[in-house]
Amino acid sequence: MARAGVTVERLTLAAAELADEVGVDNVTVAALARQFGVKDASLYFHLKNAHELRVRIALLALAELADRVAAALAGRAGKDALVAFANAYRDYAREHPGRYAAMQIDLDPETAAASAGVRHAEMTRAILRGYRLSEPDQTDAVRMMHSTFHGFVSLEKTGGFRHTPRPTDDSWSRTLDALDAVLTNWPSR
Amino acid sequence: MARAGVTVERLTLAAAELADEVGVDNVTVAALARQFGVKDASLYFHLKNAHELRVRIALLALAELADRVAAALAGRAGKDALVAFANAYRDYAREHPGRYAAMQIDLDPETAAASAGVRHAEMTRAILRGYRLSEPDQTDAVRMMHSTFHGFVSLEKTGGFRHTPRPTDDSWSRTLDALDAVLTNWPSR
DNA sequence: GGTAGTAGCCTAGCCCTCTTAGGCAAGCGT
DNA sequence: ACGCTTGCCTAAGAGGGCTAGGCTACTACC
Repeated sequence: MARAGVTVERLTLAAAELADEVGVDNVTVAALARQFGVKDASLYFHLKNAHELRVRIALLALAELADRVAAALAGRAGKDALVAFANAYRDYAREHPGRYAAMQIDLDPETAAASAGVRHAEMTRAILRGYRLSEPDQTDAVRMMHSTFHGFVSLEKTGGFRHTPRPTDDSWSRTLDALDAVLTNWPSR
Repeated sequence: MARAGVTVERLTLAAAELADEVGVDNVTVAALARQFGVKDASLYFHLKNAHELRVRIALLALAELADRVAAALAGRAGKDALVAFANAYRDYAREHPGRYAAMQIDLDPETAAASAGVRHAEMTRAILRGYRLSEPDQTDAVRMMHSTFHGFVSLEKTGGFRHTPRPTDDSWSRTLDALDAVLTNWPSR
């Protein structure tokens, strides 16, 4: 019998695609095996367990997003960079809902440290260079930025904004204006 | 045989408690049945399916949180109210991680409309009265506030802030300062 | 070019969860 | 006391997660 040629990389990619289609929670080892024309038990040769699959999706997504953000950030500074970062983030989340959701599972510390998450942190800090903030304000600002982005995207996806008719795109752009304003004029203690 | 006295209310409460202990995803019909000393199939007399269980946890959490926020908001205005709201929100999320996670599943529109979510929206708008914002700025500000709260709490829980040693409490308090500042000085177009 | 050895896949089988269908009995109203 | 409804049961099937153990296709090496 010819071999299916399953590798961890191919599995991860297929899983990510499946996640975007049917949601992370429905990414099952069995479904993946079917896609590869293989029995589910066979995948345990490549995978420790179902959880590892989700972790791998998360790591893939983190890396992909970091690449996008890096590309968007190239040659920009100040508010320009802020907006580019934010839009890259939001666009990725909307194009890849499953991968984005996978990013939200908490990785154990060593996995997280080895992930592209650190690149995100660096890039976020890079943006703040245009706003001349010193520690610990910088850390606080990074956390606020990330919170705003993630919160907005997350609420938008789960329908938290559906109560009001105003287009979310408009609110998004105004939120970025506000974020820029507060970073420019970061309150002192 | 004596009856177990299962009701939807008792089921929901037990499910919510279970969610806080082991996570929403592990709230299973079978586990719940065990807790009540009942066979799992019996619960389908009270529940349509497993999804309804999660929805009920979400609705319970929304109502509980709305109560807390209302109590925290009583007699306060301006930044005082903002901070009280924010802390009530964050405290609830940390005390009840499972319920909070359940709140994030998207309800179908009519269920959402009948939920305590509308009370949240009203209360959030009430806070903004102290900041004299008119539409559509008010909607944008509400969305930004909610995004910041949810984003921060969510990232804090999944360990997104563990990279940096700075205490999250400090960043939280400074984020609220920043939010107050930007609401006070909402940028014009 | 035969032959080890390993990598890749399979079958069998277990446990758990979700859900439906149909049955029996407890406790209510009359 | 007698039904009728309500609350629980057993039985059973469809999936999913995962382990143990076996066979086979390929690789490397003599």
